[in-house]
Order: sequence, then structure tokens, then C-alpha cells
Amino acid sequence: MSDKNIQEIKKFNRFYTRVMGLFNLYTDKSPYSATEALILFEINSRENCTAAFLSNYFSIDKSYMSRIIKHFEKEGLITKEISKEDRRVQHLHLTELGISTLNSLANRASGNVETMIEGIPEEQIDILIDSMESIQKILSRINEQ
Amino acid sequence: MSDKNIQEIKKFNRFYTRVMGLFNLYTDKSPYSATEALILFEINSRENCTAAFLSNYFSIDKSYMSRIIKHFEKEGLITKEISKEDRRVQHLHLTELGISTLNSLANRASGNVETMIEGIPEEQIDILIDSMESIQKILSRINEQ
DNA sequence: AAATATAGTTGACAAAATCAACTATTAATC
DNA sequence: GATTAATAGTTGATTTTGTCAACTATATTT
Repeated sequence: MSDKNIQEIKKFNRFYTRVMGLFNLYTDKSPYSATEALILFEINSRENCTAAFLSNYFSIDKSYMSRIIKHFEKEGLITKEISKEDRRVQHLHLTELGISTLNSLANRASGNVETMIEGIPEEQIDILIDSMESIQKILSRINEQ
Repeated sequence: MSDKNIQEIKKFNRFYTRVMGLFNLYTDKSPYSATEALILFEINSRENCTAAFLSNYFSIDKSYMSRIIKHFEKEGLITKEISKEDRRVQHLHLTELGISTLNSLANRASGNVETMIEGIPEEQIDILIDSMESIQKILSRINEQ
């Protein structure tokens, strides 16, 4: 692999790290961190999501994950339900409050994205979206759990 | 702006957040955090870099930045030099040790990027790089300090 | 000269994350 | 089928990361 390519990818990583820092998606003025928002999102998206899955998926220590989940439960955002097949595992589900909290975080994130791209001409946005889709497609192995 | 586009960008943000988490660029098995690595990188890249610049550039609280810099100084990675034009400001410079530390962090990051893209065919990599360049170009307003 | 603004520091604190030890349960091996 | 190993999740202790407000020193504005 050419070193030039590696350098270019690293440059993009630095760039995009900062983009996400500046538009701290989900996070600003919210009592929930970006990590917590992403976790809520996954709990909502997956049938029978578990702490072990989330811990592995986000490479977050299971003890920390346990505390985040405990916190969500205490706040009334989620419920835990012990699996019938395996009594060690707990399926996670958003409550009504959890769903509406996630929605408000998601709306905030949408607002931030709008700010991020405001003023960019339509055809540039199309290129942006295409590029983002390409990157995901090419790196999608990562999506495998 | 179409909601579909917003959703697609948010999806990419979630995706790439995780990519960066998994390949925690710079960071793994290193005594320096990703933030610290990025700061060292900037100090090295900019003439007369200052704490105020870094604080603003990365949206990091100036008190925290002050401590990170103090830590670098204590470790012998940087030196501070009071500006002649304005005695409030301190120009930051990497020492030899700072440079070699940054190099070793950068090598580690390169290794991680290689792992990230290994097995991806050449022409896909080209698309990946092009896409990354497009995104940077389109969002580059952000780079303005 | 006085008021404001900026660069950086410090103390106190809070939030985020890690590590190791632990319980409970299930799966694998003898 | 008993023993061992593995997995899901929890808890306590601790460290790292980040925030907030007050402060000093210098520079800029009025």
C-alpha cells in the first residue's frame, strides 16, 4: 500500500475528527454524551440489543457499559428484560421516554448537520453524500459485528 | 436542505465515529491520548503555535489545554518561548524528543490505517481516497481558523 | 488613565473511562 | 454428569479527561 494513500487517509481522519468535534453531533447542550446518544440509537435500532453487543460494537469496556445502562435505566430511558434462552443476557428496550429523548437528540444532531453544510451549493452536497456513501461501502467490513 | 441528505450525513458520522474508535488512530498502547497526539501534530505543523490557537482550533478549554501543554513540557516534548511582540503569548516548539515521540505516534497510526484498509483492492482504495479528498474540499470552510 | 480584552495558570470539581475481582449462568471437555 | 472454561453483567477502587470560575499579567480600546 502506497505511503501517499496512508498519509491521505490519516489526514482525512484528523480532519474529520475535528469536524465531529466542532459540530459535536448530538452532544452540545445535552445532558447526554455523544457516546450515550450513539448507544441509545443502537438500542433503538436493534432487536434485543444487549450490553455485551454494545460493549463489543463500540469497543467500550463492559463495566463502563454496565454503568451507562444502569444510568439509562435509572433515568427511565430503557428497560431490561432477561432473555428466555439465556438467563445471563438482558435485552434492552427503549421506553417511551427513551424514544422521545433519542428523538430530541436526533433533532439536535440534524440541526448541527444543517449548520455544518449551510451555504454549500446543492451539487456539492450531492458529491458530499456520494463520497460518504462510497467510504462506508468500501470500509463496510467494519460494520460486521 | 433535504432531510434525506441530513440523515445520510448523520449515518456517515455514526459510521466514521466508530471507524475511528475501532482504529483508535495514534492512541492504542500509547501513553498519549488521541487528543494529545493531534496537539503534538499541530505544534509540529505550525510556526509559532500557541495554546490559544490550539484551544480554539480543537475547541478545547484553555485550562485543559494549559495542563496538557504543561504535561508535554514536563515530559520534555516541547519548549515554550515568550513572544517578542506580545509577552502574554508563548510560542510552542517540539524538542528532539517531541519530534521522535510524534514520529512514533504517527508510525503507529500508519500501521492502524494499513490494518484498516488491508485486503481492499487497489481501485477501491483510489475511490476511498478520492472520496475523502472530496469531503475535505467541500467541508473545508471548517479549516478556517 | 481607566476600562476591556486576551493569553495563560491554578484550584476545585465533575464526567468519562479503566482495571480487577466478583456472581450467575451456560457451554465445553473429560 | 461432574468439572472446567467461557460469557454476561455488576461493583469498588482508581485514573484520566474535561469543565468552571477565579486569578495574574500583558495588551488594547476608550
